[in-house]
Amino acid sequence: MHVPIKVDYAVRALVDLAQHVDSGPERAAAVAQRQGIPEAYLERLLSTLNKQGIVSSQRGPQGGHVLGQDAADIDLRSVMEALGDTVSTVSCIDDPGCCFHSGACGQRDIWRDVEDAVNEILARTSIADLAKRTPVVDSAPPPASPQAAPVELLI
Amino acid sequence: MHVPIKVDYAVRALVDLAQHVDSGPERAAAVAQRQGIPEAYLERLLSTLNKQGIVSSQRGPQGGHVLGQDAADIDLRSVMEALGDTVSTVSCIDDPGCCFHSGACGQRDIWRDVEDAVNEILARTSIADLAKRTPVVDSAPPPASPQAAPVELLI
DNA sequence: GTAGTTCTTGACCACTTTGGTCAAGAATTG
DNA sequence: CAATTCTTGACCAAAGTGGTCAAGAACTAC
Repeated sequence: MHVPIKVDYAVRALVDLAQHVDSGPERAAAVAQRQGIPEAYLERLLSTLNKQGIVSSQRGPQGGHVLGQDAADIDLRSVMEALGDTVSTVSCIDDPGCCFHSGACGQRDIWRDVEDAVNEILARTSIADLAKRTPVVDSAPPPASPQAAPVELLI
Repeated sequence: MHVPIKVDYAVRALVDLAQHVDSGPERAAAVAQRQGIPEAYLERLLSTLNKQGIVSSQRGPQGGHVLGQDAADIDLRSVMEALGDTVSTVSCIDDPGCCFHSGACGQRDIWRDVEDAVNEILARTSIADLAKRTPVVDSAPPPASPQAAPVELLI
């Protein structure tokens, strides 16, 4: 039960954009360098977020990405959803027939509780909140020697 | 962010064992049939749980599996842990150096909150709780025609 | 001891997901 | 037109997940 690095990348990129709202569109390459995210991969993520309206992208010189909504209106739950990491789809919860214990399965309630708790926390946390308490980074330091294991969030 | 079916299987098996404490060791085959879990796969899971002390297994005729602890003392968190689905390992949380924002990364707190919330819910739910409110099943019904998609819990 | 039963375990396997790259192409600016 | 920047489809390697199989170890009963 882990949060894919993809989500971490997206959130870090959004926080970066939030911290640079004043300086016009930010190029994916710049964000990637500052946040230490593989450039090509970040481009895909930003493109996905663009299609979901979370960022707004523009091509060409002076192009780049800006937040598509106020940073305070972008919560982590919608970021996860935008990335296809469904936060609220539990087949056993939405489809009472999927499990042969049907309506009487004692476990469903637990998984629903867990889901609700996670959703609640993610929904009340906005990119603005994170941007406020995250120090602005100018450029990513060179990767540490032992190449710290890729940030993998396990829950 | 989803709960692997493995965990669902294990919990269902443990609940099954809890509901049959009075009738001696239960064979893996019987549990598998009642709960609709692939037999060979369940055997592995039970073997793992045995090594972790959550179930106690015995070979030979009249052998089988019984709970290794009181059902009330087995909580879902330890079940997940026993299966290697670490509930509490977040590299970014345990290892402050993994993320180059080091001590000041605004996101860590969120993931830790999420983790804590999940752990709290899982830790307060015991197999006994689930056994109490889960109807005893005598044998799994034949798989429904459209073969309901395998129970996949997405969070 | 032997036969039958039941768990144990290592070796595999198919499939999906995840993280990631690359190149061609479309849009935009100057 | 040329340079820039995002977009997208095609690919790819590695890991994880769910699952099977067979050989073997342990145990009971006769």
